[in-house]
Amino acid sequence: MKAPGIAVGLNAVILAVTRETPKILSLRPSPQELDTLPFGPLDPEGDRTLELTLRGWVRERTGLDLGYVEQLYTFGDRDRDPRARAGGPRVLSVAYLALARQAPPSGAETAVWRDVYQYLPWEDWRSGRPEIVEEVIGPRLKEWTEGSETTTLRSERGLRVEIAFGMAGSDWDGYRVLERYELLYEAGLVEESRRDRNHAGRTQATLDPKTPTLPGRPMAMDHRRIVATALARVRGKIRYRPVVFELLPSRFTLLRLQRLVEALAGVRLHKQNFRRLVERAGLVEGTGAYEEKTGGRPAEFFRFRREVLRERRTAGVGLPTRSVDPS
Amino acid sequence: MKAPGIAVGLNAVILAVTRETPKILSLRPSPQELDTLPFGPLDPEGDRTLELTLRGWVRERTGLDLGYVEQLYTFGDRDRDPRARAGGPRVLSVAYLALARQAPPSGAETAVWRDVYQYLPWEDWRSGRPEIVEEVIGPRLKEWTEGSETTTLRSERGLRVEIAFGMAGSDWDGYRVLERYELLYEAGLVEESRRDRNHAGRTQATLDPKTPTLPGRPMAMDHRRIVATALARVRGKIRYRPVVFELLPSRFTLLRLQRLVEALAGVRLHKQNFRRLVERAGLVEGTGAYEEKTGGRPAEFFRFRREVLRERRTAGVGLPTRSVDPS
DNA sequence: ACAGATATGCTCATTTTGAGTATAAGTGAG
DNA sequence: CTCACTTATACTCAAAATGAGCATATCTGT
Repeated sequence: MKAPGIAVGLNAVILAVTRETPKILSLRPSPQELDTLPFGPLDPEGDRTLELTLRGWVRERTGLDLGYVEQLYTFGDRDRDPRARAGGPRVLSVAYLALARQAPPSGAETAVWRDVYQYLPWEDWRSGRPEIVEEVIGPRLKEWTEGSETTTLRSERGLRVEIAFGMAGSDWDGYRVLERYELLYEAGLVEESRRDRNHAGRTQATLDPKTPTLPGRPMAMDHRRIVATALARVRGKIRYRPVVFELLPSRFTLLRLQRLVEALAGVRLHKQNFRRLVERAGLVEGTGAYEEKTGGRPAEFFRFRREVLRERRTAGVGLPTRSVDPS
Repeated sequence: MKAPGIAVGLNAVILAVTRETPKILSLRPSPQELDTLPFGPLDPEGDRTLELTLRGWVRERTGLDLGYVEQLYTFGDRDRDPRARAGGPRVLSVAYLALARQAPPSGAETAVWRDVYQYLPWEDWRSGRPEIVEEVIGPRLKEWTEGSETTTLRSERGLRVEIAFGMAGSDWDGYRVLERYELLYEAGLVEESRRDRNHAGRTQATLDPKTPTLPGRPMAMDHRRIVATALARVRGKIRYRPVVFELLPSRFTLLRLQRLVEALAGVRLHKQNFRRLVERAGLVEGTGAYEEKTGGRPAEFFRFRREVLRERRTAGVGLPTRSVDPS
């Protein structure tokens, strides 16, 4: 029997934000199939570096010229792909995060820009704690915790739930996106985990197949996990590196900048303090120009101050501890 | 001609800290050869997950039971390995960071624990700005910058040097470990870059082969780059997650904790403020026990307060902006 | 008992946050 | 043209966090 070998694929989470909505580029080969992330194989002989390869086929297939690109994570579990042929090669995916300045018409007709929060609805706290957390996730995770076989397991699960979702007194931490997804997956609350369990003869006794899964659009393979990883990374990164500006045009109003940060962080911010923060940190500088037609006082256009990189060691929008101001 | 295929290897940067020195486990097959990181192949059929595989062979070969493990980065450039056979498979390395509580006698006789700063001497600022930065790196990078072919390139290089090494007024940022290494590599100041350039017919006109490279022990392939990545990750992570405690025994004095953080961050801290920070953050709690024989007043033993995870969203030792107190 | 070494406690000025209030400068309806 | 409404921007103020020291406690060794 011949060794099936290894294949390496590259996945991209391409993120763009239009006004208030963070979007990623998804492929949907046909209405019957699940969304997937853009994916391309690595040619071991031809392609010189992983990143260049990724940029190349994204340009080819979607017409997008990626700006900022960073490696996210490499997913290599043997049973990642429930549909993989038994004798086929093992597939490793190296996932990348890319930031795009706008979301153009999406090249291929199977490619669509989709709101990230369609996939992870429980991550958007901009209008306060989402109902789904209170009403569905909370109780279901409680069931799951209490259905533990041992007391050790039970208290371990309890702690994880509490930390990840800020259940008891503990507060909600925006960066724990992946922890939350993995918890929901383990508890069998997302479609992917049902699907994976029905494969390879694995069954799960504690799981009641009749309880519906959570709202939130599923994806093929482990792609939703990859999206969660990407969101976690972005949320973490904006605090200490000025990556947000990769998602904005060169001139923007402070409100637009704020809405962008809010869209990514999934949280509302206090306007006056945000302005103060961003100005005092030297992240932006005013151009003399003003935006017309705001429906109120005109807003000044600002630009990113590149010099800030030289001056401050940590140049991000340092999100406040508490979220605020539902204005 | 048959396709050479892809092989995947796993690399581990295993970090332990003995009192004041951060150490990693290196392999040195023979005195003539360069140090390498512990490395093991992935069996595409047998191994279920990458992380378990890594833990497995580390246990096998070094007897170490790894505690905390996290994926670092995947290195996949085609020409990573200058010694690779022309027709051989393309090798991807998935690098992991592991934290070990102590540094036991190092199992195999080819395995040695080595001070991280032997590899990256310019990263240790605990006794102030290292001479090597002032006297060697500074001038050499200046030469390199000024030797640029175009003005654009020149100012680009200038900016990068300034930011990475805190050259002009800008201050030194502990987390930019990788940026610094890559800069030195590009400028031809580390042995690895000389070696790589002499391969595959690549030559580099601007490089004077007579200028000696910097002090700092070289490694095989791109392993030193991996070490730099690991150090950068640890330095970043200790700020917001309580990973330091993975490197300590269950009971420790505050000074020991401080020395550990200093060893990793490469910077001295103000003792009283460090204590205040760590106590007020609820990271530790006193056991009633005291350390004897300190040569002064006995120090209380503390333990990590696990509950902190539940309470605070960001539970790290939040390094101060300025370093201080050469006590 | 005293010098020397650590550990630990406390103070104080400064800076950074969180949360508001106040004012400026547009728009559209009547 | 004035008024209600909107959005932008400026300031204020208390609370918390941070950077730097000084002071005191408790050991060891002479």
